[in-house]
Amino acid sequence: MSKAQRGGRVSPGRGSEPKSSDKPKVLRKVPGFSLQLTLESGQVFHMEQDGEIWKILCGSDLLTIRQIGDDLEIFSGSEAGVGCYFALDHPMSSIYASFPADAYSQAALSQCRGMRILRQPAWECLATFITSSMKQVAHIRQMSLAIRSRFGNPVMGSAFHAYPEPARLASLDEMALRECGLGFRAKNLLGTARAVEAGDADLEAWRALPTDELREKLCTLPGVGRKVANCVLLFAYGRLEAIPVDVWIARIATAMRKRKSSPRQLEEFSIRRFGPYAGYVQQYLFHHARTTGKLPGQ
DNA sequence: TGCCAGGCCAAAT
DNA sequence: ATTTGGCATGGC
Repeated sequence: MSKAQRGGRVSPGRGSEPKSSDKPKVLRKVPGFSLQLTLESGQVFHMEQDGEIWKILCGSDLLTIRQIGDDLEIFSGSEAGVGCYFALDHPMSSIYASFPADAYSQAALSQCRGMRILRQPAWECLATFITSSMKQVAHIRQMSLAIRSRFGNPVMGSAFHAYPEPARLASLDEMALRECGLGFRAKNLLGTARAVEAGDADLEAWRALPTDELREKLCTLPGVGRKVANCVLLFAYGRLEAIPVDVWIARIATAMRKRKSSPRQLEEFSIRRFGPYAGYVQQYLFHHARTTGKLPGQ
């Protein structure tokens, strides 16, 4: 059984009820959706689990939710906000039909069915993935929580802190960020925060750009190369064709292609192989490989 | 101890 | 155009 299926990595509890709000405000049918898989797939790092209840901040909106079978119970956050953040409108049957037919991709689909590509606010997604380079998921979480708790605005009625606005981070010095465990990443996050604050990087205006141009814009920011840019394209801008090639995807694509390749060659290979929803395929393969340790042909 | 982690960047080929 | 080495930190 995988870690995702066992669950409870974050503060394991047993069947506890929501404290501040006894009844869900909204109950929505979500057949074919998996809240746990989605939140544990390495797209976000600041979620918290209390028994069956999950809490996640989207910007300064606290989403408190529980999934019981096909029912999604919403304790805080609007139904529209939850539906948008968890991308409940994505055409999953088309996406699944587009998956490659090989055994490995189908095994990933079988394991991860129900996982969604989130729609994250652009700034917090960009900032978080700038800190992700050469870091394991658990440590990205640590850094994210440290930055939030030290510099982010508290969210009323919770112990959460929103991700600090660009202006807030731009006002800090590099040492303050290094004290959050960022190491050499501190300078990059600071530089990007200052570029956004100065208006040199308008993350919202950039939404209108086609994917290739948007990627080029993102790559002008310090600490943002092709991989991080693709993460932001996929997780924040909804560009479902974007493929972040990290060490896991590189291993998988290399095993599929069966020859030594540069990261760029692996991305080109994956674009051809994974199809129109390549970002979805990539995320399922990533989670499958990371939790089972298996690669194609093993 | 040594190795690796959802990489980026500038310098050297 | 492509490859290489340095960069901080923490977990196993």
